[in-house]
Amino acid sequence: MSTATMTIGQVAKRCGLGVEAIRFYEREGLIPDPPRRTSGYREYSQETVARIHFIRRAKELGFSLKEIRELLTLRVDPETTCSDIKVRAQDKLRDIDAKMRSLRQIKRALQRLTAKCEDTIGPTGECPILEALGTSTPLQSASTARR
Amino acid sequence: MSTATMTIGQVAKRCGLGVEAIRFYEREGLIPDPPRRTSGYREYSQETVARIHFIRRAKELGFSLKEIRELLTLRVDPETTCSDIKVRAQDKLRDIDAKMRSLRQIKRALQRLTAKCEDTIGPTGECPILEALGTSTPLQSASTARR
DNA sequence: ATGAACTCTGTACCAGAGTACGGGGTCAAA
DNA sequence: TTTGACCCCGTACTCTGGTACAGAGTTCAT
Repeated sequence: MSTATMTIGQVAKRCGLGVEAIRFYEREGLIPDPPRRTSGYREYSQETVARIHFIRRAKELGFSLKEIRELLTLRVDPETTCSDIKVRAQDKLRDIDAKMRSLRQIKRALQRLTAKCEDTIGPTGECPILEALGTSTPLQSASTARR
Repeated sequence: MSTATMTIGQVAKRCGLGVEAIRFYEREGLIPDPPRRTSGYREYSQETVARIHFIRRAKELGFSLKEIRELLTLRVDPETTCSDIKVRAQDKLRDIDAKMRSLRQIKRALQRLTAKCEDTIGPTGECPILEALGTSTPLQSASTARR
């Protein structure tokens, strides 16, 4: 692939977003103001495309734009020391582990559901999704806690 | 623990939600209208509490209420056959696997970041989060695809 | 050299998912 | 038996994350 720049529409298609969403992220400071052609058209570098891709993925995982901004600026501020960063990154890691656990739980429930479907015909009985999700782990980390 | 019922406030605290959110889920049909005391107070069974818990978790994972409703009603409609359910559940499983992959990627990036912090002092250089997230996997499943 | 397809700015609007009242009953512990 | 915390309902408001124009300029494939 080329290392060339892309127009906003190309980036949008590539990243599975609308053009306006990308401009929106720019306004919100999630991506840098890109350089412009003389016509005013935005030109996106591969790096920025990667950043946008990242944003979409993280969004799908339930991170808010605010959280995503935090993830993306973990290194940017030259004020913050390395150990600051480390603490924050470890916070995020805990969040992510909690999400993984939840996903694994839901996944197991769904698998049990499909397994049940193997050997019964017609509507299923009790819901194995709920069965698999009693009260269980509190799940409240440093960067999730509020109120 | 008791198998007794709980008031809405207790449920809210237990599940880490606001009282209004729970009433909102009721209006939206994500949870059944609970039985009431003569005073009108709602009484929640353990089963419903589990359901509410599930909703909160799934939300944290980036599922919309609409998707959560789909997850929760995978078995409910006596019209749908078992193989229907199976297909839908497998769709969801694919979504979940995609999410897990993305999470793992972000996690690896964060780990690399903290590792980098071990051996450098002061602000870090290039962002390992972005490094770890080039263009990579498309991630677009049956129940995610739109437009 | 022209027209379809794209991009620009700006403003307005939208849906999803709650939050926040206000005005009133209810519960339970002191 | 009262008082502080809790619950009821309804309506209105908020915040997030975009979408949808409108009117105008650009690109480039034919």
